[in-house]
Amino acid sequence: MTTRDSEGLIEDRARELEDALRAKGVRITRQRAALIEVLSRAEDHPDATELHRRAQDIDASVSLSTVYRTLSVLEQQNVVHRHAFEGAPARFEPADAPHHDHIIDIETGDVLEFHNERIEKLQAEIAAELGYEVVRHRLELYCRKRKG
Amino acid sequence: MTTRDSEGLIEDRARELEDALRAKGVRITRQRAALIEVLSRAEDHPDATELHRRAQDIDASVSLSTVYRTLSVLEQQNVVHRHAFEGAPARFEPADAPHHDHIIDIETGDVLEFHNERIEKLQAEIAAELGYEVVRHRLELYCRKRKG
DNA sequence: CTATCTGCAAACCCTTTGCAGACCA
DNA sequence: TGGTCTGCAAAGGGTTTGCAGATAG
Repeated sequence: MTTRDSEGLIEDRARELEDALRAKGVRITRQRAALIEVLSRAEDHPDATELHRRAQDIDASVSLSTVYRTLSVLEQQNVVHRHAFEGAPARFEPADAPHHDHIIDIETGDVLEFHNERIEKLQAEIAAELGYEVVRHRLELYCRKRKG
Repeated sequence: MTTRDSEGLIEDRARELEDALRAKGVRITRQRAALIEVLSRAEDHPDATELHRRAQDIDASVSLSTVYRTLSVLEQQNVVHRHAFEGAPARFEPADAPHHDHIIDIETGDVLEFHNERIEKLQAEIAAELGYEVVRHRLELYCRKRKG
């Protein structure tokens, strides 16, 4: 796949997202389009300030408040997920990736993703035993790279 | 066991803690003693404001800043654990309980504890596969009570 | 057209900090 | 007594909000 193709795919995804949102009655403003574009491109877990910075490269008028407000809207629409890792501003990622948990490198701040079905099941079982159902969970492994 | 006995045990625990801290060079002031007393009695997961309220019942001079400062000291000394649950001020608990994770009732804010050895092991395995070792982790199940 | 969205600046909330005085060891 | 600890008030940092003007549909 060429770069040109993947650019095209990202833009397609952004357009689809916009249409889906419009269909739900969410207005797509220049600022929101810029943020959606940025989120569609994001392969990491940027915080609001970083998203703001990136969005401004597309449309310099985007303000930080609008980034926050739009992120709230997108979160409600289940388009992005918000992660509040320890002692750091919240970080965001597109919600279209399959469910996963996070490993945070405590030395670099890098974030890796993983998924383990057995852990998911065990969580549900544990909650059920106590008379609860899991609505959402948070599993974060704060790790250090192994020497070797 | 009578109430009088358990009161006695709690006070003993508080005294032991104070002595251990003094041995490590930590000064035990009136305010710190009050907070240690409160923590020794706590069977829940209070936040700083609530700890402040309770400490003031023992010694009205305790300020919120001192509560925060002392909590930091106690956390460094591994005497309390700090938990930053989603969208809420940090909550604290004595560190003498065995390791456990938390279930948070999203309707009431209640916090339950659980421990599952299999999950612990799986976490370590997952991290190891990616070349990491787990320094600490955070597993929180945000739950709703089951109907029935 | 008009309800919704925006930028700006100010407010918010929890937490931390600088300072001058208090107090533990 | 000396170094630490305290209360107070003010600042910090991320996030939210009130407002008057701009704009999507």
